[in-house]
Amino acid sequence: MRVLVAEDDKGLRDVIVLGLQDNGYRVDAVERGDDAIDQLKWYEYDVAIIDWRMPGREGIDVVAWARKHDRPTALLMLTARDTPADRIRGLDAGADDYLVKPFDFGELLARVRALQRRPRGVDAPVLERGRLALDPVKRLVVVDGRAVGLTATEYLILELLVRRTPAVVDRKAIAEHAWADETDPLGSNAIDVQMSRLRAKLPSAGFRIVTVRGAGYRLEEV
Amino acid sequence: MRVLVAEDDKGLRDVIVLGLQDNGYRVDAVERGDDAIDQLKWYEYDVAIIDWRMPGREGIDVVAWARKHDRPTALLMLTARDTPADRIRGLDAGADDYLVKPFDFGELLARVRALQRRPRGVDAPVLERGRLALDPVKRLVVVDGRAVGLTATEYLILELLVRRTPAVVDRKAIAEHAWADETDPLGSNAIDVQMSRLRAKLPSAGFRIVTVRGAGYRLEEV
DNA sequence: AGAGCGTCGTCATCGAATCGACAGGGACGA
DNA sequence: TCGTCCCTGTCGATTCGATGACGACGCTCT
Repeated sequence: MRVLVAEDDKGLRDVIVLGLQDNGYRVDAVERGDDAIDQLKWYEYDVAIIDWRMPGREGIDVVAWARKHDRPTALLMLTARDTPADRIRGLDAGADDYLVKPFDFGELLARVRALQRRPRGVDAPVLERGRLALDPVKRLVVVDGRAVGLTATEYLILELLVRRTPAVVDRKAIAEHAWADETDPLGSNAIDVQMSRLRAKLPSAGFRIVTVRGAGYRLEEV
Repeated sequence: MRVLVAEDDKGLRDVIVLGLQDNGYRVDAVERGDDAIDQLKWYEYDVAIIDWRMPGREGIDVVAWARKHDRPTALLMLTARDTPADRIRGLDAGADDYLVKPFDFGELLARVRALQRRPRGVDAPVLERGRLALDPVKRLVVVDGRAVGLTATEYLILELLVRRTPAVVDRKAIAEHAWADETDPLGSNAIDVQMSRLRAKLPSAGFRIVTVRGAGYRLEEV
């Protein structure tokens, strides 16, 4: 199973490469976007892990190139920043999934496995935590088989929390993720209110939204 | 039951072949359009699954060839892009049904079953949801045995919703599917109006068109 | 060609869902 | 114990979607 890693931060790149190799993957790594395109041009990878910001070519250019040329590789983007606009651009360009930094390596492994298991683009990755299942493509949240009606904002926040579990997500990250106008809700209690509403709608979903005072929020399995 | 798979993307081809074999089909696979024609020339398949874009010959050429030579094989096209023009070209060439990538494998299975169930040329409705039957080839909608008169635009939108059930279909997808000029109706409320008309024409068809505020629309069985 | 019909986009209006502001109270840490 | 941070109920503004009316356009039939 061949994986291409395109990431310019040497530390992170090494972690990913070594971790994947430990798990039996055959891994190539590049640190520039144009090098990534070259590799994709000449070799068939099953999965490519592509950083958003890179010298040479942006990650999104790499994704767009791969899609345009109909490469058979599943594309997983790594994004450091995370605004709705960015996310939409990434998925529109043809990424199959994305991970927001910082991420848990186990999570990366799980998504790589999910990507290699399915034909490109065919089945959306479903996020699961506890008794909750969250389908980003169907935009559907299900607890114990029953759909839960979330508003757009609630959904975005929950998705972020689930994707980052078990890390603490700070208010700034939440604001950037769920609001296009990145900083507006920081001065207000809009985030608090949304959290309250989320907790009310997901009373016993197999996890809790835990407040980490002064730092942010975190999802915790019960 | 013999099936021919013509698909150049190795990953997708393998998934389809293995999946069909798991379900008891005898499967042959090729990766080029001209090879597909050769196979169809010498063997009788019940169903052929044919990718639109392939090296050698385009999928549409394969379909046209099979029709011209009166092969007894039901033809299912796989199309990546999805504009009204493409779709019409495919069906005009003689495909019996089509699937838009990305698709769910269960959906593929269902359509293969539907195709093998009917003798070629005798058109049976292929899409069914609740008490609604929808025939993509004849562009006909039937509820409880009674035909419902839908306009072209209404039909296209309903078809998309049915095919994607139970996923949420966003306005952009609807616009691209039902309007050749992909972005025009996004700034207007044309989509809302069409939805309203659809709902009015299909009052108790065994499903509801559910609005997912801020995300799109979704078909829900009653 | 012209009448008649059907289709579809636009507009205006209405209703409802959503979301942030606010405020009072509670929890936590120093 | 005090100050700060957080929780949550209520309320109103705003946005978003639904729907009826209208008119432009294209087709068909005569």
